[in-house]
Amino acid sequence: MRALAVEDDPRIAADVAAALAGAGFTTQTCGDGEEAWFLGDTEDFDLIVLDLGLPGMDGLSVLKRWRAGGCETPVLVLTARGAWQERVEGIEAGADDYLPKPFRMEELVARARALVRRAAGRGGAVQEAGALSLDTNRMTASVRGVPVPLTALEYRLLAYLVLNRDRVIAPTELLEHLYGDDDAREANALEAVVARLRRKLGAGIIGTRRGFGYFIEEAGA
Amino acid sequence: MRALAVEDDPRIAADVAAALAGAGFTTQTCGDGEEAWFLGDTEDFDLIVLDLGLPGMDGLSVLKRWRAGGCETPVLVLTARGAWQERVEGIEAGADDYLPKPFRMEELVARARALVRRAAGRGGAVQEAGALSLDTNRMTASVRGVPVPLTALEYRLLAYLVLNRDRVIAPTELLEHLYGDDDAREANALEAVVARLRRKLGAGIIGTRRGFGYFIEEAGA
DNA sequence: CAGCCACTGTCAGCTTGCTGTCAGCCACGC
DNA sequence: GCGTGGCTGACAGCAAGCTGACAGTGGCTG
Repeated sequence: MRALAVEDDPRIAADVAAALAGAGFTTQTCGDGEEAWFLGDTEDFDLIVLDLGLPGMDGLSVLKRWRAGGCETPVLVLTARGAWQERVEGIEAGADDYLPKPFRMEELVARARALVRRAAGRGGAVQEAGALSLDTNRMTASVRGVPVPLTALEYRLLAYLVLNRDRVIAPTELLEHLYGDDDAREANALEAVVARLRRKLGAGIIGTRRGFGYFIEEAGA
Repeated sequence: MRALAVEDDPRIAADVAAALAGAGFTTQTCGDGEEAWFLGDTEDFDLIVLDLGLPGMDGLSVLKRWRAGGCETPVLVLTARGAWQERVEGIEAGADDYLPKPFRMEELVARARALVRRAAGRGGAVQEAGALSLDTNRMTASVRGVPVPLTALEYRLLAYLVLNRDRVIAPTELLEHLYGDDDAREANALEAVVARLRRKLGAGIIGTRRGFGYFIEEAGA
């Protein structure tokens, strides 16, 4: 597994490289936008971790050029704390996930793993998980063939759970994914969304592990 | 710590073995590709130092076969000076680090240590320890293949023991890990958690050394 | 611009089951 | 045999999570 870490702060770059190495990646670091573009375009990485604030060339531009050039490597974008707009722009430019700084290394590794796994196995637009199927193009869900209308927020939550269906997602991670950590919602907001989702989807789809978080139930259909 | 040095020049092989011995490794040497493949596949080393220029079977082929066979031992590749291509090929074949010849022995030892340290910390998603296996994604444990439901606290305790399976953990350290040292629980709280864990996991998983602390039993199943 | 409607955060009260405490027991080590 | 450190079963307190109601907000329509 080869990873590229694009990050201008050498200390953070080293930390990221070390963490990824621990997860089995051979990591190359790069602190300059132009060089990053070149590397991502010519070499074959399994994952790219991209900081948006860069000298040489802006991270967003680099990302857009990669995508324009047909590069499909999963990209995990690091955004500054509270830069909500950066996150949206990042997704629109083709990022696969984002992580607000500061972050814990375990978090980075977990997301990196998820991205690689996702890229490897399931490229398909429609994701199946037990009785649930999710059409990521139409942004719709259906249970046992019956379509279920979802709101934007509900869909984003469900999609995140499905894409990371092989692990338990902590409420904090979900909150951070749905809203920025800058924008502090009460934890209860999440519970409310989950409750509404459960009511729509029926039982046996979203499970809870007390003290850990939420997950998609696959086994007991 | 066991190391395997694959090197056809007997003088260099002896030097490498001596240097590694100084770093605490028990080193076995081997000058032939076929034999190296067999050894790496059947024995359990903590580190392999591999010279690419070999009689019998090419070093790269040996490495690829190891990786294809599921061997995850960290491999440090020795490449000829300036052979840039060899380095790339080596990494792609699954090498964890490379060292261009000629090198200073201190350099070799430093890299060897780093590799081993990295490998030790590398968290595959599932950790095995004797009859116990721990899925760090799903936050679940299973004993001899039978899944065991754990609460958050039980899981955290067990995970800490498994990650530090090579030593005995003092109760104070565990208390500090589970709760903050600011938050003072009675020592008995820990014993209660251990008791509950033992009941769920069965005997022979968590051991006690009176006066020292707890540890994961690996040998006696 | 006003009115409507769907969406979503907040709140209060409730349920559930985790977890610390306690008292008594066991067993190891001297 | 005795003392101490560790183990265990019972139990109550408490916090995590669930739910139904409600209100604020923003977008859409007439």
